[in-house]
Amino acid sequence: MVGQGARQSTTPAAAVGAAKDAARPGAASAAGAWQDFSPPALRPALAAALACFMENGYHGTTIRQVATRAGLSVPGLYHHFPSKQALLVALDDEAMNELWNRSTAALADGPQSVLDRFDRLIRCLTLFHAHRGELAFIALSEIRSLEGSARAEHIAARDRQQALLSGIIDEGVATGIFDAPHPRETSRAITTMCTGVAQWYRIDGELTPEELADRYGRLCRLTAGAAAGS
Amino acid sequence: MVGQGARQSTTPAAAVGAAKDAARPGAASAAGAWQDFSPPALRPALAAALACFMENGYHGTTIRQVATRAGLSVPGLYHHFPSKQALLVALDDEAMNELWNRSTAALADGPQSVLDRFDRLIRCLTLFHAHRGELAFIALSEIRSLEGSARAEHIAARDRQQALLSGIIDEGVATGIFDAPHPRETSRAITTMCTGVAQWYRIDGELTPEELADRYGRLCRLTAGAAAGS
DNA sequence: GATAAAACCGAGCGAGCGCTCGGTAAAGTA
DNA sequence: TACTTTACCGAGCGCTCGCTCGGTTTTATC
Repeated sequence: MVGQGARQSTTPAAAVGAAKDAARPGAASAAGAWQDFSPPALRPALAAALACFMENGYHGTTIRQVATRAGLSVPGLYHHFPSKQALLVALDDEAMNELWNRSTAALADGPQSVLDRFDRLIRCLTLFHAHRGELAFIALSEIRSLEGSARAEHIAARDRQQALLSGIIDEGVATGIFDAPHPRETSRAITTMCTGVAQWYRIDGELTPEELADRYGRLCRLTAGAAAGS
Repeated sequence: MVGQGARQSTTPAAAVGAAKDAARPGAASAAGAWQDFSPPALRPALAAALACFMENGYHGTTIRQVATRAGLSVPGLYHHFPSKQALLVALDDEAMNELWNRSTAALADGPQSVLDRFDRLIRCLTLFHAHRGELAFIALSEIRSLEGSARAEHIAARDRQQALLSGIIDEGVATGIFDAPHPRETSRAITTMCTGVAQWYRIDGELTPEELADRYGRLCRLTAGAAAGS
C-alpha cells in the first residue's frame, strides 16, 4: 500500500509556489511558473532522436532510425538538422537550459532564507528530473558522446548548476542551519540523489512528481543535516 | 584545506575490518576480506575493453580499438572472446558478481544488529564503487547495450543486490532504528548516492576510499533517519 | 496563376564496421 | 623428434554507417 489517495505536503516548500501570492511586481515570469510542466514540446525530429537515444544510446542509434521515427526520409531529416551530432547537442542544450532557468527562477521566487531556498531548489531538481526524465538522462549519460567544444560547454553548465546547490549548503553550514562536516560530499550526494530520479522514475508509476518531490525534500533535508525542528 | 592528514573513522563500521587480519591466503573468506581491494586483475583483453568502453561507450568503441589497446590483432582478440558483446557481458558479470560476493561477505562478517549490518553494507557499496569505479560505471551505464538474456540477467542481479539494502532498511524501520516514512524512496536514494560514487570519484583525488566510506556512512545514516544517539 | 522559399525524397557514395578465412609460430607433452 | 594444443595474425568479406547529390512537392505571397 504505497500510493495512498490523500495528497499531503510534508515540507514547507510545497506551499511556496501556491497560486495565492501570484502578483509580485517586477517578476519577469509568473510566480511558481518554475514548477509548471506542460508537455515537452520538442521539435518532431528532436523528439524522435530523444526516443531513439533512450532506447539504444547515441552511438547505438542510426540516423535512419531517427528519420523513420520522425516520419521522414534521411534527407528530410537532414533538412532540419545538419548532423547526428547536432541532434544530441540540441537535446543537451534544451536540458541544461531548462534546468538552469527553472532553478534560478525557483531560487528567486519566495522567501530568501537558506532553508527556503534549499527546499525550493531540491523541489525544482526533483520535479525536473521526474517530468523531464528522458531529457535529463540523455544529457547526463551521453556527455562522452559530445564532440569538440560541446562537451566543455556541457561541463561548464553542469558545474554552474551544481554551484547553486553547493553554495546554499555552504551558506547553511556557515549559519548553522545544516550540520555537514564535509559539505562537498554532502552536496555531491544530494545532487546524485536528485539526478538519479531520472534513472528510475516513471511518470505513470505510483507517485506523482509532486509526491516524489515532497519525499525527496524531506530526505535531502536529512542528508544535509538540517536542524530537526525547523 | 580539505584532505587533512588525520584519518579518523566516524562510524563503528570503519573499525570492523582493521588491517591486522587483512591477508589470509587460503582461507575461504577471511574476516574483513570484503574490504580488501587488490588491483583489479582482469584478463588483458577485458582490461582493454573496459578502458575503451569508458572513453567512448560500448557502441562508440570498435573492436579494432580494443585489439590495439590489448596489443593484439583483431583475430588475436577473437581468439579470447567470441564477440564484442561477449566482452561487455564478461565485464558486467565481473562487476555484478564481485559486488554481490563482497556485499554478502560484509553482511555476514561481524555483529548482526540492523545498524551494524547497515553500516557495513554502505561501507562495502562505497568502497566498491570507489575502487572499482570503471567496472561499476560500465555495468550501470551500458545495461541497454546488453543483448538477449544478458540484460534480463543483469537486471535480476541488480534487483537482488538492491534487495539487500532495502531489506535492512525495512528491518530498521520496523524496529524503530530508522525513521523513514517512505522506505522505498529512502532505499532508492541511498543506493543512488552510493552507485553515484562511480560517476565522479577518482582514486587519485583528495580522499582515500576509506575516508570517503566514512563520510558516506554518516550521510547514509542521516538519510535513513537513523536515531541520533546511536 | 506566377514565383520563390521551405520541406521533403530516391538513390547511392566512400568509409568503417564486426567478424572470419586460412594460415604460422610458440609452447607443452611423449 | 614428432605431435598437439594454444596463441596469434594478414588480408579481406559483406554490410551498414553518416551523409549528399540532384531532384520534386508543398506552402506562402502577390
